[in-house]
Amino acid sequence: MLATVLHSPATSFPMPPTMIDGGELAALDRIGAVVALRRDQALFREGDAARHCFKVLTGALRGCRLLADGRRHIGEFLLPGDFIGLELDDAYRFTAEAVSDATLMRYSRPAVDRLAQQRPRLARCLLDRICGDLFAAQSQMLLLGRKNAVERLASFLLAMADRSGTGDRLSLPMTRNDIADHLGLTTETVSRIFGQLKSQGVIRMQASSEVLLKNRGGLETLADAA
Amino acid sequence: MLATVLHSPATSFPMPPTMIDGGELAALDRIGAVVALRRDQALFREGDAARHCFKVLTGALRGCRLLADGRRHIGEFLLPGDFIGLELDDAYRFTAEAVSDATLMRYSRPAVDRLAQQRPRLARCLLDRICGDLFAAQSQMLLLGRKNAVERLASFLLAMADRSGTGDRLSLPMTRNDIADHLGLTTETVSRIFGQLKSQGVIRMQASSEVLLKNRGGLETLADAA
DNA sequence: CGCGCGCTTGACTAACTTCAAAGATGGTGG
DNA sequence: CCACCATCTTTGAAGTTAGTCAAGCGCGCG
Repeated sequence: MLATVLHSPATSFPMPPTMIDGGELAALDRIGAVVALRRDQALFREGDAARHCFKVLTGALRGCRLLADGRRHIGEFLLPGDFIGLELDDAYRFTAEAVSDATLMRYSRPAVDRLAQQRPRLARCLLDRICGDLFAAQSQMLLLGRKNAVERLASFLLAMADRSGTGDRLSLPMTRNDIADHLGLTTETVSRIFGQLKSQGVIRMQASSEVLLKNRGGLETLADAA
Repeated sequence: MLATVLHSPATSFPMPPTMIDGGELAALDRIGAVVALRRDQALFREGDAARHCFKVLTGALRGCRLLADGRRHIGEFLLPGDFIGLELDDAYRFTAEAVSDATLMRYSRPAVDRLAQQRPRLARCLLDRICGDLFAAQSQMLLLGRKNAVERLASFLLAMADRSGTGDRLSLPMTRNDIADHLGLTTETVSRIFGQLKSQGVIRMQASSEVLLKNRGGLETLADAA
């Protein structure tokens, strides 16, 4: 899919996605259908034939992979505006499940291919999304390979705050266990580090899913600013 | 850039095992120049302006990122046939250094863009490489987030064997420390697990860089077959 | 031959996990 | 509207894996 995706404008440096998203991605919506999921429902499972890709409209999903004995890793959380499955092979390579009730736009892959062929700027836009996913994965590898528990949670909170675009106020629709499976920790450790950050005064929480960043600079230091 | 630019050859070097591109990539070589690196020399550093992308011809490189206090993570080892920097932003997002003496083909990005526009099948081929990198990164996240030391090393050895395409015989040009930084472990732990695998009889070693897989099925079980 | 670097091995430590249980939270039905 | 129950979160204590520190080994190269 996206066979023409490398057809880029003469200036090859990609622009920030937000600058060109609006018009180009709107064209996609005309070939999409809306899908609704309830909490914990699977959108697709690893290994399923990959006939569609998706864009999150509301809610949140998790992309997970399992080991044979049931250990789970969540590669990414998918929030409104995120695409799922652009990089498709012929099969989905992870399982996507709803973290909360969610709605998505569903696109057939051949239709996206055709549209991308007609619109090089759209193709470029989608390629940028894939490259963004790759960059995020590289950063997550650094986190998982070399950061301690405090650094992991601090990095996670900062990344979530940046993505939700609601300043220093941020809601976490996923459970502590989901967060643990994303950060390579356990529920208990995640909970303890939340407590630690609270008592240090860098965050405050109304509920277990509502976080306020009281000291972003402090968090950035804890995250190691890498 | 520290690398030496050599003459541009008419044809390609010893090709990698994966010739599945059906000659599309050969077209690239006509717009490339050969670059040679010596062991530990940097091809580029994180943050450098990204004017080129590369293909490894001989030798091996590591793609690394650092934390502020010097902790290092190697996101990937780059072997003959691998591309580096296709997913370019305007700056390199990791540092690439030679693990051993190496030669690469260097391509200017605008030239690659132009060629990809003329050749959709080449564009597709390059996109597939990027998607392959993304899949590898997702697998590595699972490894770093949820596998123990034995599973990590077993997975690594199997992946390296698959990539080098030399059956069960495999050479590791990188140091134990490089392997540790790739697997989120320490030199000592990597060394201990090598010893363990040797005494279990699943591998044999002539030298510390020459590994023979004596029992691939056993290794796959140890790696968790995920 | 000897030096330097990388690899190995051992003893001890620290960070995180595991196991266990108590404390919130929120959704449901009476 | 409240009570109940399942689920999620928090907290505590003990256990385990891998890390740290330290020393010795071995190979390759000048």
